[in-house]
Amino acid sequence: MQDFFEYLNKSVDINDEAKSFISSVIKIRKFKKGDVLITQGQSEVLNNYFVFSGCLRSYVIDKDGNDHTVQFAIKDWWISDYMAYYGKGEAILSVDCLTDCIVLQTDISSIEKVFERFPHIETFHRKNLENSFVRLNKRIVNQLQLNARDRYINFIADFPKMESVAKNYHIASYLGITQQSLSRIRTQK
Amino acid sequence: MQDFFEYLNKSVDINDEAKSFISSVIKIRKFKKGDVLITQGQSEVLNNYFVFSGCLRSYVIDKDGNDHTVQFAIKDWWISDYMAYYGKGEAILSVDCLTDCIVLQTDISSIEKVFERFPHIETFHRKNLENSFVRLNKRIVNQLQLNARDRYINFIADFPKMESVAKNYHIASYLGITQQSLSRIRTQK
DNA sequence: TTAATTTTTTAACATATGTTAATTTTTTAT
DNA sequence: ATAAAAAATTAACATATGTTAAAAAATTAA
Repeated sequence: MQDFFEYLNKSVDINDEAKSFISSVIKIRKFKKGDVLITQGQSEVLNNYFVFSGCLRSYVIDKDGNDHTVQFAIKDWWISDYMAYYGKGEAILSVDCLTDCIVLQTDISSIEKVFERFPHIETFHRKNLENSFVRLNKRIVNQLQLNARDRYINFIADFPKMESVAKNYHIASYLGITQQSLSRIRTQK
Repeated sequence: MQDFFEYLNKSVDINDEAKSFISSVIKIRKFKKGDVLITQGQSEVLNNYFVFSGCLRSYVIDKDGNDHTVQFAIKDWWISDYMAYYGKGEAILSVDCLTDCIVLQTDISSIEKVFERFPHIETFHRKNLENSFVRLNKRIVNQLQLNARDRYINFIADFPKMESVAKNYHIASYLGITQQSLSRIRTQK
């Protein structure tokens, strides 16, 4: 929990009142490798997760049964199915643990209350969202203009820690290629 | 200008004070078809544009000289190079007009002041950003799990107005395929 | 340490999409 | 209305990536 306030304090002032209110609405949860936090098709997604330790990923399973990784998350990253979380529909993605994990769980209605009571925390969140938006724009630009090899090289540069924790088939599914294609790329590199 | 306050008023209360402050920091601009608002490589991007009429697009030109459309914008949409605008770097994208356009131009420092003085407008913006974030997530999921034909079918369903205003080669470049591939898809459909 | 399981690599072949270039159609300008 | 320019289509061929299946390598469990 203290870790979380340190993370917040890097960018925003959190007084004792805020700290105690936030503490009352968040929850620390431990999961085992393979545990599922969100399941594609569930009726709603109310939680957003902040990672203390371990690695998670969100993914969609298509009509042929192939899965496609939308996001990885490690320490200090947030993860959820944001299409369902912000968009209020049923879960399009699943989220599960690639390793044992400790996460902080928030729920959307409490977070909205935090924003009402502490506008500077809403500002902090808004700026995080802007950064996330930038990252997604960059991913789309990469996907549009780069071939698989260059996307892989970029991925390794952007997320150097992921190579050791995610399997190659997870990385391939994030890059939009098969594990065999990634293997081909890796051996030639 | 009145159009803009009507757009805002749909979701947020704008009193006279806010109205006059906002009026003082925004600017209405008219452009001709082909005019360029942002040029890839320019040192910074300070403006975000709200479309009153016409159609614009943002795109990146890759090392082979092929362009890739990142976004289209028509009436009531915003457009900019958000990687440079929020991320503070040089422009990665260009933005130009596909038709004659009337747009409202905002600049980032003034908008930040609007948010400071009128927190409920920041909330409005934050929710818009969440919606934009959802849209980009959906686009990434589409790109990962659908082939070109299905992406095209989706595009037509999502943006029915675009088919009449954008050229096929623009749509193809948004979908991540060549104009010839799109032509193949269209004739078979 | 060995066996079982999981992950990665390899290879032959298949397919979707890209490339080049010509042709046809549509739009715009004279 | 005609010519010129721009956009869309078509076709032959090329290539990146997918598919299937097997083998090799790495990891985990007994």
